[in-house]
Amino acid sequence: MAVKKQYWLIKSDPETLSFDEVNARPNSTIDWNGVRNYQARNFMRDELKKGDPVLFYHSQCKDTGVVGLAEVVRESYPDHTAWDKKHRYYDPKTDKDNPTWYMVDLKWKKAFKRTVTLAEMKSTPALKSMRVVQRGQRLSVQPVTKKDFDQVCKLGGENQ
DNA sequence: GCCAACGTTGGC
DNA sequence: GCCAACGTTGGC
Repeated sequence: MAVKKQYWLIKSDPETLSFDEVNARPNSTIDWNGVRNYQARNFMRDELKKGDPVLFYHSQCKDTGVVGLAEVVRESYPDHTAWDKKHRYYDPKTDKDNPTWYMVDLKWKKAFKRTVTLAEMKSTPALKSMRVVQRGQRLSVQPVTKKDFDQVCKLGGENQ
């Protein structure tokens, strides 16, 4: 049982999947598809485990930052959107018998009382080693330490 | 909309 | 296998 939990941060572009959208459906499942980066793929395929807590981060909008909490509910399986010609994440190079891309399902848990913005995380000394505050960090799935995870929850008004 | 950082591609 | 060119991400 006592498998150590790994904590994660995932980024979402609100144009693709917005926080408002998932927050309107409490306990809904989110298909976390469309990741087309090998490093992020490796994390998803190999390391995101059922029950792992996830920080939900909004990128490319006015208030970038962590908006709430989710949890992994289904471990990796092939990302079917890669084979859908009409899909924006269609990848002609991937083979059905040997999938390149994987996805997981998440369950939306709850919104923070307040968004923990990127600027705020950057100005919090305790979070200075977090990946997301580092320059040029573009991975859409990143591991987070428990300490950082708890700190972000605290800033967001959600003591775990 | 700009631009820096980074990942991927492809010529050699 | 190197590296320049190109494309994409994402903060500002």
